[in-house]
Amino acid sequence: MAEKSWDRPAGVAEPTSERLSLVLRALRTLEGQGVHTVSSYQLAERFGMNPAQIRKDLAQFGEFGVRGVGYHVADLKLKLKQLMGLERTRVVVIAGAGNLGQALADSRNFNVEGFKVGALFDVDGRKVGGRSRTGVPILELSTLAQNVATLKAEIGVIAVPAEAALAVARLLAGAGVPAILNFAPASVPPLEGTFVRNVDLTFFLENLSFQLAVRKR
Amino acid sequence: MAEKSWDRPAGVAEPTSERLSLVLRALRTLEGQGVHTVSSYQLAERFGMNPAQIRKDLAQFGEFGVRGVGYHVADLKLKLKQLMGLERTRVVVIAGAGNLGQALADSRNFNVEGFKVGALFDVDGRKVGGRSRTGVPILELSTLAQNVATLKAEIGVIAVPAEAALAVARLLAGAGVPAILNFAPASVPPLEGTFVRNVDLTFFLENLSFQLAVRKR
DNA sequence: TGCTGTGAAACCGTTCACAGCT
DNA sequence: AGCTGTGAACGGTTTCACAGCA
Repeated sequence: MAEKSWDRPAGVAEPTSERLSLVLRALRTLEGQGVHTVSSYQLAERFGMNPAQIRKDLAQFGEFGVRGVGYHVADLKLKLKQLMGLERTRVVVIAGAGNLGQALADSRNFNVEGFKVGALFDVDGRKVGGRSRTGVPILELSTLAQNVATLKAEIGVIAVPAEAALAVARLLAGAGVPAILNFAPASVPPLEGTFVRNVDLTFFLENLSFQLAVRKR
Repeated sequence: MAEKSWDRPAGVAEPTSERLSLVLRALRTLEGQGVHTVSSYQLAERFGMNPAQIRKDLAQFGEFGVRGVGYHVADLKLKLKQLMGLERTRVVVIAGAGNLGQALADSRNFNVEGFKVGALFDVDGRKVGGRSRTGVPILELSTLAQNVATLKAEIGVIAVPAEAALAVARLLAGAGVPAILNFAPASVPPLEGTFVRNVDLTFFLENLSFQLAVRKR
């Protein structure tokens, strides 16, 4: 998994947020298939989860279902999108235009309903002024604060080497970016007024190795 | 967090594995600084965690500490590496030589003690035969099984589009790869004899959006 | 009847507190 | 005295089981 941030800010429980993302994705598929109604049992089966869990997750935020029937797909989808703040598009900026930064900027994972990658930032003069393959502009890191303001960026992604991660995180926080996704193998603590999520790729590999090692006894 | 696999195979608790990775990383630093001994209190402080938690994590696997003293750095580091299966190098293969696949292959996150990226696989004839920037060969996807065998690959990474993810996972499982890390935005269930870990990048963005939306009320 | 919403029970991971070793 | 290892308490999440509504 991903590494939790040091001091979990109160809000939505992580597992809940994870499941609701999954549910939303399923609802999009179902809507595309012309399905109008779905039960917690059907959703749960899809993910190998418990139906009650899905109902509890949803019930925290209101009564979205109809007893005896289930959930109305279009209705629930809309409610979930509002709930998760996906009813409008948030601008993402990526610090670090190396392989990973550019791959993320161009990735279908990041160019998805609700998000738009506004810019990449780097200190390398040879990259600055250029664009990623899909056309995201690469700007000078020192102009981050002003560009965050003009782009109204709300999410900052850190894709720089570990040594630079903390400084870049401070830069993002200072620029007023409220949410940070850190891919550098260095734990970034939650800075003043920010929600930080550390995603350590090395950790995933180590975890797999651990599972292999432990399962082998 | 990262998405859990559907049916969590018994083994090590996720949070434990996460913390032990962190501890191992700290031990490497400490050893480099010539520190010989460290207590659970010192480790815990470093990560903002509870000392008892670290002791419990370690105690599950043996008695590694010395009462009244703490843990011997070099000793614990060695034990942890053995425990986590990092005492030898595991070969990683990456399916999908797109931006993300190549970025991962060349990333410092993936070229770390205990792991070696053996090959990338793709169906695109223009890529096959080439190499990534750091020299990882790009091979034809149809030759995956034989190459997994010759490379003795133990970890498979999926970096292909969502539609192809499940088929590629089956290919990896069929080739005898026991651990799979899936970066495609599609949940891959644990196939026969494999441990699957889904890491959904879209989910991280949605989670951040969710946190922003919920915190705003 | 069928499925939601929810109190109660079970479960699991975390934290506390202390006995025991050095 | 200092710190580990661990039983017991705690807290939060998951699962169960059922009342209530369509």
